[in-house]
Amino acid sequence: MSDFNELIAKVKDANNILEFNEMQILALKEEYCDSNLIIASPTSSGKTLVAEIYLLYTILIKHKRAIFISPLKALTSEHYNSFKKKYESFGLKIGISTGDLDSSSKYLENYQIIFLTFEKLDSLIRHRASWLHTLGLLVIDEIHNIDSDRGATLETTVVELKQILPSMRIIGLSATIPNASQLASWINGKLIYSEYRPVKLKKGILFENKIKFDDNTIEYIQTKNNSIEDIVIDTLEKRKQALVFTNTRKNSEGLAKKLQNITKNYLDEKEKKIIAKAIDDIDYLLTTDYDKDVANNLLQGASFHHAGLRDSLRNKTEELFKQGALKILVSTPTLAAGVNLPAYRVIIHTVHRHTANGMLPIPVKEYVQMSGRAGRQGYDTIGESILIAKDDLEEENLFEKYVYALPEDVESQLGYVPVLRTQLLSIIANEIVFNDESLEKFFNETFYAIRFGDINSLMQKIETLLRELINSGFVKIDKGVIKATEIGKRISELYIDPLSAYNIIEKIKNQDDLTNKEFLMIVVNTIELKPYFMPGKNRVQQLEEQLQDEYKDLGINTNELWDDHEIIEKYYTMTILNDWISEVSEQDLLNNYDILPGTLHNKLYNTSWICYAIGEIAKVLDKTIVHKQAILMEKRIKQGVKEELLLLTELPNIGRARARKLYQNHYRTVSDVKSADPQILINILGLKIAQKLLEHLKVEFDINTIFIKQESTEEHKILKKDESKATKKITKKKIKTEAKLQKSLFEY
DNA sequence: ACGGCGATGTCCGACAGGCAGCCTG
DNA sequence: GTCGGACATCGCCGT
Repeated sequence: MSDFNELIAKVKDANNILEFNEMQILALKEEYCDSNLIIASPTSSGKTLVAEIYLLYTILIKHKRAIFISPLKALTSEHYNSFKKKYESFGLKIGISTGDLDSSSKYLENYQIIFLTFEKLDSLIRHRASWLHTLGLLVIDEIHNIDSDRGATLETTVVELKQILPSMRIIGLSATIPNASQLASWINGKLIYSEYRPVKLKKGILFENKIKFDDNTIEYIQTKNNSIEDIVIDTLEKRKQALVFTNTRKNSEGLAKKLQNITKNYLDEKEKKIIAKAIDDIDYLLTTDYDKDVANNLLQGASFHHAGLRDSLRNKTEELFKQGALKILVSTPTLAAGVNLPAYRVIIHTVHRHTANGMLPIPVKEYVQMSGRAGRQGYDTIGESILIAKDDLEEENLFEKYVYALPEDVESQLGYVPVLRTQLLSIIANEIVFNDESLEKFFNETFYAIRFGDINSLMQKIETLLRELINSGFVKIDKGVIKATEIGKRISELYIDPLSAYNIIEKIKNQDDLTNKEFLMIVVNTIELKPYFMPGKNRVQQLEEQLQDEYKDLGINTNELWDDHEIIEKYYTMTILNDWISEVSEQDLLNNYDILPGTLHNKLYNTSWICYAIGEIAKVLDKTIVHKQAILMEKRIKQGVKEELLLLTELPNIGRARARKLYQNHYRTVSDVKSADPQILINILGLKIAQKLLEHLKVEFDINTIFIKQESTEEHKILKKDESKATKKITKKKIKTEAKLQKSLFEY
């Protein structure tokens, strides 16, 4: 038996399968072991398994390193976990690195296979990770993402890697797109195309009481209310779940609430318990009214999903839907491209979405993407994707425009200037490109070149951008050689847009010291902080007046004040960030600015990253004070605290709220806390947290001597089960500690 | 006849999502 | 394209 066949046998075993499906048979051939491939087939057709086999082949048989990249952090870790679970017994060293998940970057070289996001791979190349040179295979998950606003990043990353490592294999996994063959010719690979689905997908349109499907079958449903409610009742009567796609957050919330009148009658006791337990598990994280509202929605069996939810609730929602306890999930497009969360029925509530050009019909590929979520493998033999029509004209129209329509060709987005600018600096800093000839050579290798035939208009853009980079001081031409300057190299590593970097430098180069608001205005004045928080229209005038009074103190000059059409949004966003580090409560922030927890925390995440970048730029410019300020600001943004609490928030489980409590009780440093009376710490923080904290600080204490303050009364409870024994011990202590206790109670 | 308050009508505004640094368990 | 909040108007009721 050949190595390849032996491997296949092992993999089948690890996956607990006997035979491959028709797509996998097509894609898995020994002769493909050295070629590049594009595998275009529907979601859940088992592409991942094919990729896994070639990954294992590379590692175990070719003894080379392999990388798997995907567009989302969540997808990356999903693939990582599943791979690890299945093949850890093969004796592999498996690593992952995404923006906030890291197997420890320095040691990535110790891994044989590494799971990354697109951008993380790009970033590693920018940092010239030396282990990249032993790379044998790159698997690109969802390669059709080349046609997205992040597509230019992927496109240049691939070309760059191809130039550094001409012998590296590439396998791209794609949706079934019409021009998959162009992707294949781009990577010099073979195209494996298959429409195979393990669960059959029926695409249909609901009008009145009929669902007409693309396979010419018709399904009748009971009509009582409006279409969406009828179809939901029908789904629940069949003991199935539905995933409903809407076009706005508000709509998803409104619809979920409406559908709860139905779902709550279909929840059995067991399901109610599962949901209640799940919520209880994360109860301590549900700090705002909005969180509590989300939790209440979950309890009704129908809920909503969008990026305004905090991570913990998003994850719980997904989990409950997977478990089947949550019957109906109404989602914005998050779930169309995100983790795989299948349901028997996918209901697409509307095909219109608001864009910069007004309300427009969504592209067919998005319809395909959403439809692909229909049908749960292992539970259903078919899945249904359903559009809703108001009249027969619309019905006809939807059939033509969506059900029977081919998705659009995948297009190159390399011409998208902000990303092109960033990537151009990167390839110059990496010395991949150093003169006109190498520039042309590089861009002739792109997917853009295949799509457009020539790169003339692209090269014109590049010329302009190159001049821009030179004027900004990030690139210089030295004896005919294009080179990145020191600062240019650092900007490339920091992974920020050169334009943002330029704005930052302009602001700090003549400044030795910044106020908090000045600093935050610089943060906000970057592309990475977009989209800004938008003030309501009724608020704009007041903000304009405020800004008039304050702009000089914010480091804004009069030109910016008058010419920057986004100045109000920037100012507004800065104000929110400033409130956050001034310890305005999360609830107040959400209320005052009409924002949602998830939105706030995403913005804070970006903010802290940019703070770091500003600090690093300041370092290169020898702006020592600004550098220090940046470090402080980054910490304050992460914690949401005033500077005085930063010593305390170093402690585990001590965030903004607990740190403030400790501070009010005159504990201001770690050593203050360490030398504190355990009893008082418990009074301030509660038993669990205090216990963990004391353990962390390695403070010994006798639990028998501890009183626990009861919620509503002034009574004290003995922790120890064995009361009689404990009571005796405590009576004496009680008198001693009473005084302290009174004092500390008084103080918080 | 007047004023207060809730019900109904009208107008206008707002509208998806998500990656990247570094560090340290 | 459509939902919903803000505001205006209308109508009922009590005084």
